[in-house]
Amino acid sequence: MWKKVPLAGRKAAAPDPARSLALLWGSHSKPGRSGLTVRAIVDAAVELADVSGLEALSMRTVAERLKAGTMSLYTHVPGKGELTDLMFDRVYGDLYADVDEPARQPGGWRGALEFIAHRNWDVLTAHPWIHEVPTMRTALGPNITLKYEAELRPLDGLGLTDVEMDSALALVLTHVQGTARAGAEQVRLQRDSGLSDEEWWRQIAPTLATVMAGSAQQFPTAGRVGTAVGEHFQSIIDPSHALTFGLGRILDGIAPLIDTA
Amino acid sequence: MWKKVPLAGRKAAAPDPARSLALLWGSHSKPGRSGLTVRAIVDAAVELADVSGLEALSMRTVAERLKAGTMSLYTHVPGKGELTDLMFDRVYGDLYADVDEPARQPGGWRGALEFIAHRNWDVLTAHPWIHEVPTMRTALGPNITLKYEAELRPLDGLGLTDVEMDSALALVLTHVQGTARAGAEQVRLQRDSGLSDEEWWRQIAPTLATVMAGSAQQFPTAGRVGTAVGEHFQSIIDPSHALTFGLGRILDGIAPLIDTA
DNA sequence: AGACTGTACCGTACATTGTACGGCTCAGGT
DNA sequence: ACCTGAGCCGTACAATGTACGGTACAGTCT
Repeated sequence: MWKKVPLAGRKAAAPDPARSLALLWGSHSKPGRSGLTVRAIVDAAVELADVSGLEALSMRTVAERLKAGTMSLYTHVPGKGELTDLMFDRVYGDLYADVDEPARQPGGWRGALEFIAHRNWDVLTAHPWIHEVPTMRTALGPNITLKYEAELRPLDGLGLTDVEMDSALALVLTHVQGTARAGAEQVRLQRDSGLSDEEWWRQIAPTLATVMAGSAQQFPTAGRVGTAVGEHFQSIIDPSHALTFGLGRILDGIAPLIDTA
Repeated sequence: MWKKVPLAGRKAAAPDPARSLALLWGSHSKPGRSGLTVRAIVDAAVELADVSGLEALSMRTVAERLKAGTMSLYTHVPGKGELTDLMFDRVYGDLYADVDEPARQPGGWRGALEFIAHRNWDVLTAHPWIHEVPTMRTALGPNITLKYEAELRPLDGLGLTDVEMDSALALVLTHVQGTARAGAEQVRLQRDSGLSDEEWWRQIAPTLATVMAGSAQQFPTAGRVGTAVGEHFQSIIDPSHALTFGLGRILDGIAPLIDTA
């Protein structure tokens, strides 16, 4: 029972989860009479989003790239929301060569989780728009399901409970996603402003000094640490350092659950 | 040197970081001739965003709530982007009673980090729209700076390097933010669809069975673990469990850096 | 062969967004 | 009394997702 409000315009389409699921698991390659397929639409959308982000992705630009009318897309895809769901499942299709690739990695569970983390990191940095799609709705697409299976296998049979397996994996993935997101934001800001991190800093330094005048001694620790970080990484954050540092700590924290079990 | 393209319409405003900084650190309470203040605008926007999210927040609705003309807001605030920056800094103003509250917590650095994590969690769940604002631009607002100071202090003097202090804190905060985000998404989906997690599951179960028919035995581990998780939490994810589980592992992983230093 | 039917395709229309632009209206200084 | 600058805001515009209704073609049935 959806809202009956006449809302036209820029609104998330009616969800209809059943239709979404069928679409997600469908074949995607049956062409209509002008050659249009779900597959082609999704691919075009991914390409566009890779260069301009989800915000800038519009049904009109997708249609244009396919030399089709805008409204033709709606024959194959219910709306933009479902399209992004499809894009999401799509890009995770190439994550692993096969479902046992993570489990095959050297270094046992630890090596496997490191492999998983880095592969996820790669996808996330190749397709930064992923951060903007609401992930839970697609949790049941075919590729996502396969991904879940592939990532759980190396944790199986180590003495962890099923719930612990899921929690440990989620912890690693959340970490990767969070740091990748910060990195993507940094890149986007640099691109949008046209300023490198250093240039940006140099540009605002005088203003900052003026504005913080007098209150600077309120922040002794922040000042010292911030300066140290900035000098060490030439930036306020270094995503790839954050990834490895955090991953190391997390795996160290997971180890006792396994070794003592 | 910004793009000269005539772009009107829905575009992020010209950034001008200096102006943003001055605004962030300004007084916010000097009224214009109709009583409008930056403070009032930001407060109204926060209230609206709390109930409907950032997406649904529009300059028109903010103005309406203040009984002002839409364009009047632009006298006080350069654009929507800067407004969200102000909102962001604003809600972090009430995080801690004072700059030493985290350091005062019992349980040493561990207790302090747990306190920090939970306070951040509280803010994030009270204002879920925070997840949608690009955070790095505001990293230098007064309240954010104070927050950084307050959160670093309990880590000072433990033998960590400055960079390690920052990395450890960032790890904890990234974790909190990631899990809070997942929780917020869950809540939003439930509200938008009007379906509880259980109802939603019951609704799609038959479709899922149909669609996965035959390929189900491809996912033995995922099936088993997913079912276990679902039965344990009555949901596909349990954000507050994810928070405490992850925080525990992370702090366990950080401990050796401190104890052996 | 010819008629019918369903589906792919798409042109137009509309509500909604952020904000550029230019005019109006006052408070305060001269 | 007049000027000036700043606060205020009405209108206009480009861009968005998509509802709606029409057109044209591929198959199927007589």
